[in-house]
Amino acid sequence: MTRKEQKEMRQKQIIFKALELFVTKGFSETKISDIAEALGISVGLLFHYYESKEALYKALVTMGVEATKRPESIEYNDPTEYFTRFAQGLFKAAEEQPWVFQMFVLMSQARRQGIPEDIRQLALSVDQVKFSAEIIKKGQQAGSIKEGDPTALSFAYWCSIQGVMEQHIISPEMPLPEAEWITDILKK
Amino acid sequence: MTRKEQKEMRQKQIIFKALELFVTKGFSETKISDIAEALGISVGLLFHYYESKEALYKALVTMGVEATKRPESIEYNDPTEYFTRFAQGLFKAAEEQPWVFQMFVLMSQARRQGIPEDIRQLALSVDQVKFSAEIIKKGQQAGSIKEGDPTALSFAYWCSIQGVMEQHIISPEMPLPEAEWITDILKK
DNA sequence: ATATTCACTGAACCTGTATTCAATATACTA
DNA sequence: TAGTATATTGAATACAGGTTCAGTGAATAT
Repeated sequence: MTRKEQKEMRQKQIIFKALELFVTKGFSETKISDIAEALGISVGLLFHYYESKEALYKALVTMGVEATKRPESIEYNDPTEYFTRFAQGLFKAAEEQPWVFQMFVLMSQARRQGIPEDIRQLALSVDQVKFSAEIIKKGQQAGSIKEGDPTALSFAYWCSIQGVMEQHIISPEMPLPEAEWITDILKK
Repeated sequence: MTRKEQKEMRQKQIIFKALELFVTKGFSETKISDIAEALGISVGLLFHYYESKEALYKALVTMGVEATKRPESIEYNDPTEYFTRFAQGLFKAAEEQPWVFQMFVLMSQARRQGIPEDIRQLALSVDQVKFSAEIIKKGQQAGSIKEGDPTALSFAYWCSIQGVMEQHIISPEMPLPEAEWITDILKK
């Protein structure tokens, strides 16, 4: 294995383990030494790759922003289908590639008070509520989505998604909901 | 003002301010001095009332457990009505008595990894999902609630409630959903 | 083959923040 | 009114955990 590959691998190892721990235990509750220990490396090495704990966090949030920039253009006929498809994809990922939804939870965490302002702003730059509100408007015109403030509806939907993912991290043994149930928040 | 009253008042002052800060900024991110400062009292005084930061947290969780023990027996004809009423009450409290839903969020936080085990167990002892699942079963028999694993349905409902409250703390300017929308997760 | 770079370690260092404590002011009690 | 208990303060202390760094050995380059 070339040195470059080695390096990339380590960086990934570190960042994904950090994601896992930040999300399950919280940022402050996760010690740098926890991450190092979980990976079987020294604390010093971690600082060789990331200059600080905060930098590591920022790298994660940046990764999260990037990941949501290229939306995997979901195919749909009716707007309600879009929301169901999206939730389905997410819930499936929850089992196969935990990082997808861990990232979701991280992004939400990063939007709170007490987070360094630059990182917070970064996380805040991703605004799914606004984006979905547009799709909801279409659904209302088409008659498949209930009446009401599109932003409020969108917010309700996203809160539910967020809630499901956070609780799933706390209690992974709980059965995940059907994607359709969440969509029913919006359906007429 | 008698000394006893004085004491009780201070304790309440402290604990409610702590609740507010723990919930908005997070436990570790909240300094004892933040709480003291917000109240205009000295750090030392805070320790006069609560022996440690952890004890303060535990007192809050205990308060949360107590509060949920006496469920304000909600009146309802159909089970779906129960869930709507509940959410309505909660969302209304969000504006009038912030502590009600701050407590909700705190209890959820307290169930995570990284929290001292005894406190965590305390928080875990409140299990709304199980309780609601029973009501959901009745609704399914009555035909007003959709088919599916009652526990999964109950979980979905609670995740949404939880999600709404957490996001409302992050973005208080967002319009709160209608209680009925959330109930639609369950409705047939 | 030698020099250079770089992954890696563990212990020392430093800072922030919880906690302690001696001192003071104020309220109760007799 | 004297004496005791309690509320309150701010500065000193302790320590956890993030960060630095000098040193080692293996990979890479020349």
